[in-house]
Amino acid sequence: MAGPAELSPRALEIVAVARQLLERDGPEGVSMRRIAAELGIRAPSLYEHVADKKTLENAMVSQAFTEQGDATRAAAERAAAEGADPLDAIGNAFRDWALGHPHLYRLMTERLDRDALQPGAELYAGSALRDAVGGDLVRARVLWAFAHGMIMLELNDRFPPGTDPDALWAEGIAALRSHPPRDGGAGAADGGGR
Amino acid sequence: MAGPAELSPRALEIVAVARQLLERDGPEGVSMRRIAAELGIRAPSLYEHVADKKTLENAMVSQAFTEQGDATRAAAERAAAEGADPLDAIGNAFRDWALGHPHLYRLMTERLDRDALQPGAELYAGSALRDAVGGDLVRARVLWAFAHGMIMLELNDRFPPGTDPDALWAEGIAALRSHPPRDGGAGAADGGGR
DNA sequence: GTCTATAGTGGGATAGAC
DNA sequence: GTCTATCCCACTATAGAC
Repeated sequence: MAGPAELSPRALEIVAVARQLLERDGPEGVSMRRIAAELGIRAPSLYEHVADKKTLENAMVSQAFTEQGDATRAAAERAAAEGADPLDAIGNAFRDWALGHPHLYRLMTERLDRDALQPGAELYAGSALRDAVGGDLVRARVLWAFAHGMIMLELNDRFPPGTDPDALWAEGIAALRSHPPRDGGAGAADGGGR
Repeated sequence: MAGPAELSPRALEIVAVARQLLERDGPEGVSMRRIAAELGIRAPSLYEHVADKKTLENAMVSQAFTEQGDATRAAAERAAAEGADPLDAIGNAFRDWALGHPHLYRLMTERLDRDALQPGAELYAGSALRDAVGGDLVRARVLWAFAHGMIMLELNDRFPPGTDPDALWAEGIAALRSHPPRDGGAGAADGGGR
């Protein structure tokens, strides 16, 4: 429970500006003063529309999960329509979204306040992947971990020069999707989400 | 080039205190004032021994890489002596070290200033893994990505309640270590490191 | 709905005395 | 090697006027 409060139209403008600043200048670049400046007003005026800075972050993260879900689900449908492989399409869409929104991806990964999210957003983000593996949550999560690790190493520039991340990605996905002894069906011990 | 300047014994004490604060209170808990307080002195006195705060961070990260290298190499030797599997031992040692030093692991992963590191530290950290896969850099990096992803998801509490990370870890490592068509030998396109 | 003024907190770092 | 005093910065957030 404890979902987020509804946001007014003006508040949504503020969130949009915060996102622009985040993606342009990184997390240090997002301050109430700067957001206000970008809107042509002063920082205190923001508090008429938004309770505090945390509210802004939570709104950005909720949007991010929703967009991830949209991107991956659309990719899966496209693949299905073309007779292509859905899992590859989902993986590529996930990676492309992440690499296209580096700071937002980091934010949603590191500063997650579950109770303040738009309810269901996190679940929705992973739904395409779970469907593609037929509800095998172990396989879904192992793939997720690999994808997340690859993306973080890429975003943080950890691979040595000359590395070909595309090749690593293809190799890892291929290995993890086909590894044998999975008993199918909705996996063993696990509860909810992603 | 551009290695770090040598650190005096007193400077090393300062780094040690910074590490304690980092692990105890997280990155926000590390300020020059607090480090000094912990040492019973005032913040300005620190600058007699250390150029600035960045120097401290770089020293912590260099230590972290070295300790990771030590831990994984020791695990590999132990495994070899016992006839156990070196790759599993290296993986477990890597994961244990990371989960045992959460904030330091995040720091070394996210704020890496290569030129300011102790030369060779990053390379050393990955040496046990590279040896264990016989120099197959593709396999080494795919395993690394999976391990890193798992660890970050664990540290950031991203798995849903009821998830068994140990099982996911075992599954992923097993799949990635044995995936077929690898041509052995020192891998294709890649240059240096890790 | 926006303003000015301001409180309150924290930070990194330097100058100069001892 | 450590001190005091201080500068300068930046931030979140509130009070009260318009």
